[in-house]
Amino acid sequence: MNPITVMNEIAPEALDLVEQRYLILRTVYFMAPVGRRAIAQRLEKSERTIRKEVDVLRERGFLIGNYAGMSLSSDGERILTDLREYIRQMHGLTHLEQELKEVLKVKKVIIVPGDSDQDMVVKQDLAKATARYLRQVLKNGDVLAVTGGTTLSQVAASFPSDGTKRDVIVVPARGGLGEDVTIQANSIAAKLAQGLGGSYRLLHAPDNVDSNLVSTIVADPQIRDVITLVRRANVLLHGIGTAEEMASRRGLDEEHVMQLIIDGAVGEAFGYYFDPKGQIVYATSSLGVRLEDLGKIPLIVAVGGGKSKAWAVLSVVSTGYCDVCITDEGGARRLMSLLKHKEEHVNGN
Amino acid sequence: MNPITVMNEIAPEALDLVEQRYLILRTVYFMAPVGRRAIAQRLEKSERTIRKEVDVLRERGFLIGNYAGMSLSSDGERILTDLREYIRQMHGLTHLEQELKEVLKVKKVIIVPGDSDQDMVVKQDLAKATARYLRQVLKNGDVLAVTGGTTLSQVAASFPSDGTKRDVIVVPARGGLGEDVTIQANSIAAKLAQGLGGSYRLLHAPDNVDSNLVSTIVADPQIRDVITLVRRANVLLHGIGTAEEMASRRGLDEEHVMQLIIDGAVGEAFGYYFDPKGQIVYATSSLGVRLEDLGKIPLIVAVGGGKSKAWAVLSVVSTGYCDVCITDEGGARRLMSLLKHKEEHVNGN
DNA sequence: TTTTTTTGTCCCGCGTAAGCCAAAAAATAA
DNA sequence: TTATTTTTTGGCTTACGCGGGACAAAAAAA
Repeated sequence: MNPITVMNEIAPEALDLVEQRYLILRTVYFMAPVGRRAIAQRLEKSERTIRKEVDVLRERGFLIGNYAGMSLSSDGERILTDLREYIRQMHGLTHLEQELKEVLKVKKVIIVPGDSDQDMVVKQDLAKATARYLRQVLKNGDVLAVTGGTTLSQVAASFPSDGTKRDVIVVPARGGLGEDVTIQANSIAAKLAQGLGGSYRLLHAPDNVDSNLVSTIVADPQIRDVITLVRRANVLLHGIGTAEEMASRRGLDEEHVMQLIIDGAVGEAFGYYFDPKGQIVYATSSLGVRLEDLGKIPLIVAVGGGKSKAWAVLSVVSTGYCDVCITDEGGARRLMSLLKHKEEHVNGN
Repeated sequence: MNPITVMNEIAPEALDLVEQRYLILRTVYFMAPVGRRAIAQRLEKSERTIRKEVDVLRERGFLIGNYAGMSLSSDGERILTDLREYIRQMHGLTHLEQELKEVLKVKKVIIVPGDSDQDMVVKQDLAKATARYLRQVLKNGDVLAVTGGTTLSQVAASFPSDGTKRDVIVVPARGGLGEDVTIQANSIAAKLAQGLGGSYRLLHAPDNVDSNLVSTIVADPQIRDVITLVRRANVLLHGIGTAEEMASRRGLDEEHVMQLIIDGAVGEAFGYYFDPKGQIVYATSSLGVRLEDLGKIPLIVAVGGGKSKAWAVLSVVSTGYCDVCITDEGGARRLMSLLKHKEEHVNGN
């Protein structure tokens, strides 16, 4: 594995330091002769911080300076050339994360290298990154709602139980769907709870409930309790699916699937089908998390990777309900190019 | 250039952090299940420091732990494997520096990668490293004495004048020697002073002075002043030469050179010839720094690189007067193997 | 049951980063 | 040429953060 990738995993703050010094060198290179104040303004750091860094860079002989301002030494120019390459390497994705974060207007974007479509290992990486983020962000007392799906199933599987107990309750955000038990929201909730060292509750009901059956099911006190808990969840973790795939998994016949596509549905999340602008095209009725609940959830995390899911990710994130988006490089780059073209299209009109 | 080498130049402290975490992971790997206290003892760090690092490593999912102690997660094992390689890379020389420092009983050893014998660029690197060290260590009020030689001449040449003024006086440690003006101690002192932003004084006298001429020369008040200053120097920077080369440069005839070699001389520094144990074999009389002055100098820096000079470096350092030794990888590795064999020899007796 | 080891918490003190200000030098204008 | 302005650098003081040590609680081992 790449040394920079390794360092990014084991000590990202070390790379931050390298990057900071790189930025200073680059600024000096372009603005020489320049003083601390000008650098500080340009990099939006305090003058004192810049001073500290400048002092060590000067000590090492990369910067030379007099009262007219400082500039790069030949050593400084050489190391700047070397650094450029490594920063680009380590920043390929970090930078993409930043860009997407801004353009998608979400709180955070996490991108793992690779493409899930091409390499199944990337999907594991995606799951691992999600697990890592989850562990960072979950606090005692949290109620975590999770959906089903292959991606989320891998998140649960890749969750190393670190032995610590957490006061977290994991609940399925939706009911049961399809035949495969390992990708059921219930199974995932249970496994995730185990990995987190928390507890879980199960929702024993089908995902798509006929409206006149609702009252009958809710009559069951155990089910009602779980539903109450689900609607109180303060963290929602859900996968992102393509509309087509999810529709057929839900057992819709070809005709209905066709109609969905014609209506513009490209993405699916927790039972709702969205078009590229984030508008709802179709909704399956459910006992779990509903659209009107989303506004009350402080943290919604969406996971989905692969070039093929770029449209789906775009549609789901465009709803405005997504806080954190976790995807892979393939999906992210495709997504970015979709956005670029969209923008051009808009400008063209 | 290697990313690790670049980082080592631009932010060595970042690599220290990586190494610290690597050491912790390795310790856990071998001692699992293990607690903070045991790790702290093993690594000779405070328990608090270990705890801080352990917390972030656990946060990142590399360590998992319960009350029985902690162990590596699968992620942790993977990253440990990756890290091993990079640590080995970055530590090849750093570790060698440490080893040599201990075995040679000096305050500091600096090794640049490569071999001056094979690649002349390495000699420039050696000079640059020396210049960098010098700039770090010199304080206002210091008097720096320098010898001549090709290596020191390159140090002076590679000294980027960083514009800052320093209250430092540079003096030649010895008189003039040979014909080439650029490698004279006088020239080097002048150029070095320019680079340091300090002042310099010249010693207008030959290196090898006939004893009955001394009084005549010292009668010159200007020369006497400089000599006084030289004897007051608190930093001495000198090159290391092989006995043979230096003897012929001093214009000794073949017979005398042969005699020197027969007497066991392998290294030369500031006019003195040493055998491998650091004993003086021959001394040229000089007006500048004498052996009896060395004890009074708080910082003596010796520079010499290349496999061919390993014996010379060994002899000069063995005098016990050397505080800092700057050499290259070729010289250092050869030196280390010489020391290994020497030890075996002693053990064999 | 006792001992040993683990983890987590609390408080203290040092170190260092940050902000502020003054002096000095260069650029600019008169 | 001289004066003013705009930079620059360097020093001083403060305060926040982080490491250090001790301690209690809890769990595993003996």
